[in-house]
Amino acid sequence: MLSVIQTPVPTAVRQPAAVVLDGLHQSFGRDETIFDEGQPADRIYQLISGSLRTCRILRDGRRQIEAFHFAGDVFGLESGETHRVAAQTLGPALVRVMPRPALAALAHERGDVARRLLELTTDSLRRCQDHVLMLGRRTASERVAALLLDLAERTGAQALLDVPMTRQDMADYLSLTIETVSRTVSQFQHDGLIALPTTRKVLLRNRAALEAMID
Amino acid sequence: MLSVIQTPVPTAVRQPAAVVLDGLHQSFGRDETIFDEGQPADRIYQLISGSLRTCRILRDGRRQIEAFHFAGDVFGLESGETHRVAAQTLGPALVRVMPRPALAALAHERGDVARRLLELTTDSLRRCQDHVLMLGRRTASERVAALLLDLAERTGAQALLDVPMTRQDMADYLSLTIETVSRTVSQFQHDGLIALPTTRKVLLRNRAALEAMID
DNA sequence: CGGACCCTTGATAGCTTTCAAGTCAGGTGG
DNA sequence: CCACCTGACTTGAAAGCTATCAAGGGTCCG
Repeated sequence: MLSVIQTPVPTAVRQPAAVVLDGLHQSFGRDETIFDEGQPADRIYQLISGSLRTCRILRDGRRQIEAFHFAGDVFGLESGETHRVAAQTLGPALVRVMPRPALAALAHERGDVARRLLELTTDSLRRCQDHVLMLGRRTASERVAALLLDLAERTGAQALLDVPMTRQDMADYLSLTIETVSRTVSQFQHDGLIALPTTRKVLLRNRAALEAMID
Repeated sequence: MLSVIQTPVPTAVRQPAAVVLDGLHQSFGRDETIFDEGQPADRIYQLISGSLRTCRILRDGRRQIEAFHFAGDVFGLESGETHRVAAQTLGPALVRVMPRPALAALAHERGDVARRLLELTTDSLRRCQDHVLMLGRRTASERVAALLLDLAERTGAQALLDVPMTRQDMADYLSLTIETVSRTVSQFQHDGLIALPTTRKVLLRNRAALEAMID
């Protein structure tokens, strides 16, 4: 069980798996809920393969995606009793599950586990701070560029990028509308920054130009 | 030194102090920098009195304030070697300083210290997530209302609220312009939600209505 | 081949920003 | 004690970026 917080999974391991490998693993289909906002946070998870989103929804239906997660990522860490975000798969996914009390006990007796937990939380915080800066001070184009580059980096992609989420997911992460995301991607294509073999595949044709947009 | 991460300071203790109380304390005037973005993160801090902002600045000058801190708050925690944000006082402030290696050593040998560190980091993460939701999915009015209510809660104020930051600070935290903040506050006053004895004092006249705006 | 879902594109509207003056308050010096 | 000065704040008018409303196009799959 310790492996949940110890071994990062190589990003190459991202084939959807339809079966539960053992008692500690759980498989999900496309667009399935792993846990909901407000639900007791009694487990922590590590994504073995696939990808997912964590999000919050306002009373009136406005949705904000907090983060996307990929193979190897740990998610579901909470300080309180309940989850503050919901977690849903983007496609078929395999997840490793660990009871929270077991982890707490482990952290209590092993310093390295406690440190790793802190490290994971700090990483989340850093990502969240970048998200704030992006939503607060960047234009639509800059946001889309940042997301594409982040995707490339985190999935270890070269020029050809696999986009596991819908335009709506991108919009709800970037705090834009689906139309604005679509228009922006089209504009990038028109400007020769990217090519779109399919809607869910992005070929980075001028990475330097994209990077220049976000710094 | 342990007290840096153990004892929350009562929010009532917020009188500006002009002198250094002992070797572990440091006093600052108005609008002074405690540390800058990119600077080595070799210390952690606790605000004894006063208030401050942490912020990041984009190349072109756009500024995003990540957080405001008040008496009792710990700040300056980083996972990496350098600070990702700058910290500047809003007014005169007294700060308790602790070398980071000392804290790391303490956390290494004492489980309760390690847990407290994790708790502090998780609190920051929670605040950051709320910030994301606010910037991403809330209107100007909702943002200003949220800030006023947050200020009231964190400084333990009743109806009369002390606003320690300028309109520009508010704007850079909420990702609005100074003009929009000013207009929104004026509108609140016009609508009878608040009164403004001075620009830096806000009297909450209809707290329920403000709360209804943010849920 | 039909249907459903996702995506794209166009036209218009709206909220916030930008640009531009003023106004106000606190501090300083005569 | 008051005039002045400077920084902070407010207010108005117009522009701009993104959202909204509306249609149409593509693609996967039964």
